Amino acid sequence: MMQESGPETKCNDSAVQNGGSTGNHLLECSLRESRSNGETPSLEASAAELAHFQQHQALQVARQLLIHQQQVSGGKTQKRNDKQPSLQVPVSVAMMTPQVITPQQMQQILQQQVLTPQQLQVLIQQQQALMLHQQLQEFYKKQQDQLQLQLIQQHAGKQPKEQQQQQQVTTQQLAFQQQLLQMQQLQQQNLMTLQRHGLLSLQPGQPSLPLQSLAQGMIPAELQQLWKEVTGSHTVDDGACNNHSSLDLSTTCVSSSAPHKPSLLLNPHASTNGQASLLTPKRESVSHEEYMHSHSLYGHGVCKWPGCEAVCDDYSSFLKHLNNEHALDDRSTAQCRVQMQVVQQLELQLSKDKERLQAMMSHLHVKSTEPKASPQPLNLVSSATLSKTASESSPQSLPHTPTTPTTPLTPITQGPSVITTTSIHNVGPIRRRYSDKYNVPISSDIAQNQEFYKNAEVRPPFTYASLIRQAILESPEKQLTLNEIYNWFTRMFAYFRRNAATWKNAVRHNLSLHKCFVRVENVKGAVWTVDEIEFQKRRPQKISGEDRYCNPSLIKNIQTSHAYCTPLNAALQASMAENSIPLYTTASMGNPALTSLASAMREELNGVIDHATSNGSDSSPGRSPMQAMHHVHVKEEPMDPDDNEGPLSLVTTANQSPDFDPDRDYEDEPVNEDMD
DNA sequence: TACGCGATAAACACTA
DNA sequence: GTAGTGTTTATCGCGT
Repeated sequence: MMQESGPETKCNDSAVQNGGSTGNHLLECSLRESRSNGETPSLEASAAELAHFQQHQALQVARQLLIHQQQVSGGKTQKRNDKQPSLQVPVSVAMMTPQVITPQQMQQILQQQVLTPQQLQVLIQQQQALMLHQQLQEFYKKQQDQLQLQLIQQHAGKQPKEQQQQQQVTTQQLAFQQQLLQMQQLQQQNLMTLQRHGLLSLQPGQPSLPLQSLAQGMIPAELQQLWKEVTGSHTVDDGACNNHSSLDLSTTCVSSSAPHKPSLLLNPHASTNGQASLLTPKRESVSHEEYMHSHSLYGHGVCKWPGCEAVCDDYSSFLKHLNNEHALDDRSTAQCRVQMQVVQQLELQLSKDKERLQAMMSHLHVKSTEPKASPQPLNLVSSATLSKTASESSPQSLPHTPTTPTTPLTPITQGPSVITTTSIHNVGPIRRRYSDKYNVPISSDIAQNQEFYKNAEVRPPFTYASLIRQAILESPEKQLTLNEIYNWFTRMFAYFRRNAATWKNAVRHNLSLHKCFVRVENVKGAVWTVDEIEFQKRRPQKISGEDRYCNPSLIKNIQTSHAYCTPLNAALQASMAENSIPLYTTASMGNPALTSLASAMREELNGVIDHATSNGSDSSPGRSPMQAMHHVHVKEEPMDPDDNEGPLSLVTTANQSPDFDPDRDYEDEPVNEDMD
């Protein structure tokens, strides 16, 4: 990749001639400009000035990084197609500034966007440290020269002013030592800063780092390895000099044969983006096993590269596999980008769900304090109330996005116009129950929440039998053909616009199984009617089984039903499984950050539950708050014919179909399991 | 633990 | 032969 010469690349030195990067060049120029301006570190240079200079350099580096990032994102990607060996750094440049990460590499890293800001910060800090070391080296050299000169003068003059000169020398030496001490303090501060960020660790027995160690804090070989790790291209070589396929930072081979082994180690636990370690495992101080255990791409003998899952018996074979299969090429780069997209999606989803949860909690807090006679609060998170309440109670507005469909308005367990905390389970996947006592039968619910069911891929909380019956009863002649029943399902429920084979089979199965459905032959063909007597005769259930829908089977239900059968979904599911997140909505699944909020919400509800149970309900002490709530509300609610129905489970997804066309036949449409 | 229920899957037969 | 329809069986998870 050719570096476009920025306005700051005024110095016409070899760095430019050799394609040296702008940032690197900038550093060089800055140093040289400083020197030419008399700011060269000298005996007179104070530690504060050096620190200031260091900060200035760091700022310039950061600024340069930003400029590069903007340029990269500004559509200059065609430059990447240049024939120049993009990752090759000229030898001269590498030799000139062997310890400083080249801007080309930095730009590559930025373009790949695979480094977290923390890592970038560390890189910048390392740049600072290295620059400081350069300054110190010059400073030290000058000191030596001057001392030597003074010694020569002493020996040459040697006479009457001997004592005076000796005194001067002593004074200067003292000043020099003080300067050195200050320099070392500065360096230690710098190192401590790095340590604070958890990205540097010192070997035991080395409380302080010699300058030489700092100088090698980021040797080219390490940078090369860093690059390889960042790009997924590893080298297993011990010589480390034979592989220049990806990034050649230096012609010097310092990895294993360097006389001064760096005593700096990158903390393997400092990884924030899955990169287990920024440094190569071949460092003798990092054991092979330790690195293997911390490698994010290797676990349980399987390569965890997205879409790979190749079995690697041991770590060396894994490395070999990694080098062979996931070297730096277009495919790996593309996969890396895909992974970045996945992460971005997850982050986006997380932020959305955080907002949603905030709004929900704010809303519930408001609603739960409202008088029970409130005529409105039928909905828990209906769009109108939600947006209003959210805007009032939360600084974050909650736009009505497709991922936040309207929620059923129907009251669940209590009276139709009273919302209580027992109905909070509406938020989750708990089955809602319908009571004729409150004149809210299935038909009423469907009518009230028609838009919700049409747009949100929420599995209706009714059994297939109830839905079929409802479809038939809604028809003018109280009879429907099978196909008309299908159409009613897809028309009324977004949920039934996918997995047609499954639910259609279930519909047919129910029609045949239940005696309440009577097949009637007519001139058109067969139509299905409902035998209400038979329907009412169906055995009522004492408990309609909410709890069963608050269990892992529901997770399976959700996982198989909603639309995120994608890497994102997989990531969500994996995250959910790993974190054992209680299920509230699929959209919020797997967000560890939400667990605390959810937990808080549960705790808040728990108090209400306790109060409710103390009023006669016998909730089991071992139950979770949610279960207890269900239990309470079952106790409070009489049975009704509709209640006999087992739920289909309530599933909310972040995916819905707002563009649903009622006239369109969704039957047997291929289920789009992939999400762009 | 047995049972019933609902959901799901699958096999099979029949018909247009 | 294919697709749609209808029936039946089996299995699973859950609650009682």
